[in-house]
Amino acid sequence: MPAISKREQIVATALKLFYQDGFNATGIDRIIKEAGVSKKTLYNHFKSKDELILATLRQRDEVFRNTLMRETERLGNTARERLLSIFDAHGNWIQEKSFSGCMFINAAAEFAALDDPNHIIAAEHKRLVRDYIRGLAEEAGANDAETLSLQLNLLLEGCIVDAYVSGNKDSAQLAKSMAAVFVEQALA
Amino acid sequence: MPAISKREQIVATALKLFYQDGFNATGIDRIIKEAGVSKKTLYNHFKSKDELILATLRQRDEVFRNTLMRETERLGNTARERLLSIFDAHGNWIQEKSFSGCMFINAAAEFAALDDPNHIIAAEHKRLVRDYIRGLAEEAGANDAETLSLQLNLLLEGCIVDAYVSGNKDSAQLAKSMAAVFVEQALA
DNA sequence: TTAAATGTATACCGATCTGTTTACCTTGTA
DNA sequence: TACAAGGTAAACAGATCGGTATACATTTAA
Repeated sequence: MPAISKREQIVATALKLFYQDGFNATGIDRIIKEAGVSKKTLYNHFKSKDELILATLRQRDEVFRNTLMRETERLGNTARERLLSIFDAHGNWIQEKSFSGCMFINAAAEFAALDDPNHIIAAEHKRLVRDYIRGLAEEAGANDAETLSLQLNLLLEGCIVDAYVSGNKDSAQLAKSMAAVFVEQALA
Repeated sequence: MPAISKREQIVATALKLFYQDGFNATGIDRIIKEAGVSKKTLYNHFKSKDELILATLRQRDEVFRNTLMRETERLGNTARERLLSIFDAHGNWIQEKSFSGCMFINAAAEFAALDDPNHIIAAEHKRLVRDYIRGLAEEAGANDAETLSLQLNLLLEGCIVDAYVSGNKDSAQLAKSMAAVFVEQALA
């Protein structure tokens, strides 16, 4: 058994290409070429391109949220601090050379129908991120954790889009300073 | 001379289809069929699909910003009120049945490279919207119009994405309540 | 050792893509 | 009336799309 399975190779390559070039713009032939894998192997693991897209989105969700939580907890020591360090984690992400916006916002843009499976996965990802924020808000003792999580979530979305579309790499800083107002308000 | 030129027919149809289904997912054949126009006519007016996309984005920018400014000014009587009524205008837009997110965010997602002409147009559109906000902020006498415009702009982006990806149709209300904090702070 | 599973490489399929060409028709105007 | 501009309809070109089939090689485990 190899250290990295063929399936993982395929998903990793597809993830990179879908993220940087888009889903429709990335063909199967390109994926197998860069993954160093035959077409038959790909279709042995995934019965269609759409299933491969779903698999990459599921993996992205898992890895992204794990990284986000780890970084947020590394950069803040208390729940209250973490409600703000989540913006620092985003700031670091935005600064990365490979940053190409939020893969789930991008997926929602390409798979516009609300009932498209890929759009649904995107919405679920957003919900899970907000659940994490709400958990932090509750832990910090916010008087309205639900509202605070909605507010901070909206600021996160805004800073990601601003960074991606307009290339504003300081948007996370701005969002953090705005978030501080609502955190203080909720924890007064 | 017909009331609506062929060129306008094509752009209007392309706009609708690109917006609701995406750019790569919408083929030329579909556009000419729905526009009721021959392929030769389309390529007589636009030398490539990419030029058609650029033309539709330019038109969308113009129409969107005109509508936004008109609505914002209808819903607010003073510059200060308009810094908030711009969120009401967005709220009404989000409620529309045809709402499919921000066409420029969608374009940036499909044309990921920062130097892609379509991505550049998207960034310019965002800059022009923020210029409008900054103008209102200056008119209202904000002590730091630049910062206030960045803040309100970030809230707008956030509420659009939240409405589109997660289907949260109340996000403009939330964003408006958050914006009020910063407007008050800047106009104290 | 041998057989099954899993891989590669590549040809191929039908559909669809952007874009061109050809032939014909309609319409406004000189 | 005649001509030029701009339109339609449809065949066509060449590339690429997602996906399948074939033939052969390699690995794995009974």
